Amino acid sequence: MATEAVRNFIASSAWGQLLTPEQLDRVLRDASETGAGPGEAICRNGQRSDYWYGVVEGLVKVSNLGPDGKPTTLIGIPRGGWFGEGSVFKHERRPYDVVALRESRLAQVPADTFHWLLADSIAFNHYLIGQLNTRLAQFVIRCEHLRSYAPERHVALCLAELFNPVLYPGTTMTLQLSQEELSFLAGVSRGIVNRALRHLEQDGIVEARYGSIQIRDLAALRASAFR
DNA sequence: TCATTAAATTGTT
DNA sequence: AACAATTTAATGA
Repeated sequence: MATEAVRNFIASSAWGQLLTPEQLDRVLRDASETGAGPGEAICRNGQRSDYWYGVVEGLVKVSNLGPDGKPTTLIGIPRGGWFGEGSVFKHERRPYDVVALRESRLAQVPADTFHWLLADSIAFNHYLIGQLNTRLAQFVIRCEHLRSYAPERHVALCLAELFNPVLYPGTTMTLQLSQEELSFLAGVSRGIVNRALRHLEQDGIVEARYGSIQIRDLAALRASAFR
């Protein structure tokens, strides 16, 4: 049986609320909690995909090592986000590392339970299609953005992505995120992040604090990524 | 409570 | 990548 924190997290999640009481019961029985400190891996490239993960608290990154051995971050997952469904669905090994950026706690739903939900709940299927479709759109937009906009704009896009209500419903207007962490997520240097935040602050869009970022105008933040 | 120090983060080159 | 400046957290008087 999962911890109470994990049970509450799942029961109040977008997909948990779609389940029948019986379905939810089984999920809560099968789920468990895991944690990772800064820099620690939740799972590694090549490992079997035994769980579907949700971020209860903290922040994790999905990254990979390039041919030169340098890590490249693909996405950051804040509190409230679920990830890893792709490789669980396909019964494949993880095609990436997942590493905690800060102290994090995660809910893990076993692959068997995940597949049972797919077979048993139409609502869950709808939820999952929505999640996959939104994730696809995220990467399409990113691909375009990488080719069409300067690195400084990537910072705004990266911040705005964290407020995608489908993928990350739990994101609050105050992000517990240092400039160095943001530089990993956005795939730009820390200097670029610093400059971007400075400009966003001048426009009244964000407020940069020591170790955190306060969003003042989310709509303007989204727009500023494409100017 | 205040002062000191180490560690983390930021600003700049 | 390297360096200095700044902020925070921890420690002990």
